[in-house]
Amino acid sequence: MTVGDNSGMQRNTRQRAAILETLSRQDDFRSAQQIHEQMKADGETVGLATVYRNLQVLSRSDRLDVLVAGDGEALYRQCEDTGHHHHLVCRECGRTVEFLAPKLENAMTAIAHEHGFTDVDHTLEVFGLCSDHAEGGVETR
Amino acid sequence: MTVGDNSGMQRNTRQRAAILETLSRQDDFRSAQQIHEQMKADGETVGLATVYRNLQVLSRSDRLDVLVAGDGEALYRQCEDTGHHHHLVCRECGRTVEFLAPKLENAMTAIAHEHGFTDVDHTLEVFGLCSDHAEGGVETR
DNA sequence: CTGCTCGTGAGAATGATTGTCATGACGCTC
DNA sequence: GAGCGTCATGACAATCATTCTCACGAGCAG
Ligand SMILES: [Mn+2]
Ligand SMILES: [Mn+2]
Ligand SMILES: [Zn+2]
Ligand SMILES: [Zn+2]
Repeated sequence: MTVGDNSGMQRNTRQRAAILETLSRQDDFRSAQQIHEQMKADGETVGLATVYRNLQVLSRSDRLDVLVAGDGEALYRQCEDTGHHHHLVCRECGRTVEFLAPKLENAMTAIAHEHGFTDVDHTLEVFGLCSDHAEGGVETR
Repeated sequence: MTVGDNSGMQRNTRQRAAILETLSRQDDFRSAQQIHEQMKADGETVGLATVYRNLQVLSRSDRLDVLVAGDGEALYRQCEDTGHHHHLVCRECGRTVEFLAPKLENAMTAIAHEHGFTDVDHTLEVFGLCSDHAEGGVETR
């Protein structure tokens, strides 16, 4: 407990590497099961529980982003920006754009402080239709 | 099918009234099961499935607010403001403050448009510690 | 190399939510 | 107020994502 305490360290396993590799080839949010399916299709042999565990560990260490879908399912994505940021997600195809919004951050914090809240945190996701899936089509109104 | 078409109408049932009454006495977000427990404790006899169904119906018609917790559980609350608004929730006690933020709304929409997204929507919740649960050294109770 | 641990995998278990379906309650009509 | 078509309800089963269990094998420090 005193010397060589490697608590917090993670071992390098073939499975984790494979999961990260798979994620690096995806550009939208995917569920643990979808990722597992993908890996199986690619010939990787990794247990489903292992996928779940690694996704959790990786998201906890901010190497992955998590998005809780409307039905409560957790979706994961490897983001380019490693810092705090938000997402603009297409409801139709899942296409995702990362964005920073310092003004929003400050405004939210300010509102919280006005109400006496401290240690502020937040969840913010924006959904819409990307240019490829713009609605209406013929409805030239 | 032609006359007296009451599609979209809801019947007035003792169960729904009881659920709304129970919600009106709560001021923080509660899960379907918690609400069901509360009702049972109050001597109400309502099936769990009925509680789930009514909470869904009521939230779909904007008579209730839903908040998907980090673990995916759906939490419900009867809000004072019936229009679009957001929440400031205490992580410790669940105390909730509703707030409007037109500037944030516009900023988010603008960002989405800049990236070619339309039909924009969003989820935004702010968490923190309320004044009664402020963290820190001064734990002078 | 050797051993101590931690990560893994297969399957069982959990737990919130939803589906099933017979029965009862609502709100109209007359 | 009685009759009726429908929808809501409730008990319970079923679903399904996620977590747990635990024997086993693979990292890695010494
Ligand atoms: Mn933010
Ligand atoms: Mn908003
Ligand atoms: Zn799209
Ligand atoms: Zn509080």
